[in-house]
Amino acid sequence: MKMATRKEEIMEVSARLFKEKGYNAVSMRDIAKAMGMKAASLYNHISGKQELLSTLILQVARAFTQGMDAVMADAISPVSKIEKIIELHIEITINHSEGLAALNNDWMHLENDDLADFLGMRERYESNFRSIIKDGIDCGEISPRHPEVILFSILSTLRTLYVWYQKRGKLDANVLKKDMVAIFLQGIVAK
Amino acid sequence: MKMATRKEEIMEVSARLFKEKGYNAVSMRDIAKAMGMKAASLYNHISGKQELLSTLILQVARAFTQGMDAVMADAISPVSKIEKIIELHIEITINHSEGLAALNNDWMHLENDDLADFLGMRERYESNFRSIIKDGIDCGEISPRHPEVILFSILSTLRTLYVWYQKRGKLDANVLKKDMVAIFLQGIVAK
DNA sequence: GTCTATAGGATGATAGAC
DNA sequence: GTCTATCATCCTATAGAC
Repeated sequence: MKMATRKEEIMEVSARLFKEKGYNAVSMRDIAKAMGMKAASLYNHISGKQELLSTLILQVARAFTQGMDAVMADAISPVSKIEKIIELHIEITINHSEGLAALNNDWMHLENDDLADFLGMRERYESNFRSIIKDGIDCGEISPRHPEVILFSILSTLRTLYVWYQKRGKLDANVLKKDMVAIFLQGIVAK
Repeated sequence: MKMATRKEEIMEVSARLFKEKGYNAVSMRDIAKAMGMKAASLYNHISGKQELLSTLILQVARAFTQGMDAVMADAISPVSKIEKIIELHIEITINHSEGLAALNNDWMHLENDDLADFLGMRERYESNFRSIIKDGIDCGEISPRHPEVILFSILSTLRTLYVWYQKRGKLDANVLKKDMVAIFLQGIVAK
């Protein structure tokens, strides 16, 4: 039985609206209306619209950072690490679907320290991923192609998983993971 | 020597601003300032902000539709068609980079017929792509994995190419195409 | 904790002078 | 074709009653 605080309710409602229309197209009145209250009342629970955005985004960004740290600490092969990263993205997509939209589309509307924190975490995440791919190429486990193209291909798919996951939805997470790992590792051409 | 009309200049400037901050975060005053003029003067060249968005998006959407029609009309194998589609996306990314951002991020702010036109074209595009993948699986050319996962993996990478292309930039289009085709067709694992 | 009222400023768009 | 001036509306946020 989930006992959501009023603040958590507001966060969930805003996350859903931000995902549908984007941060700037959603007004405090829109959020209040969806909550069945007046805009002014929102300010009893939150400091302002910015807090909604930064809480949402930084929460997800921290989940990615922690997940990646765990992968990096694991003493497994580069390809196994990539499998773990795919798992991580699927798990976050399932658990933080709404916040992911804000992270992907509205991060540039973060302000000051929040923006800097986000950019730092993203930078570190990509840099870790890149080094895994390079290690894989160096040890002969991964084909010697442009590492940046490999990084981009996998990451852009994983990042937009949330758009598609609930549209097509209801696909078992294990099936999804299995097929996605297969596509990136073995490719789509029948052998 | 390009002889851009004033209207085309406005379109280019807005496209750039929309890409950086999103449609709703860019005001007519922002566009005017970037053009070195006053907001009111913009209305001598365009009917309003919506026209900027719909012109940008529908232009790119039509380029995709025509490209896909050409691929479908071609009597080649499913895998060759996928290669052609990758080429198409790279070409459009290079030539319509700014409009692509609007198409990806701000299509939901289109209104009435423009929104319906866009959704119709997107629907048809995905449906054509899906049938190519299914044909490939049926004739044994493509591995028998969930077609939706294959479609999504390739399409989400191609769709966000524009973000990454100019950030990392300056990668030769032919090298990019070769590596991307290789990754999707053969996968990244060394054989 | 929610409301009404409102401040203070930004927004898209128009009217009319030059 | 560009300007200044302005309208009507929307926005985030606050003050204070209940």
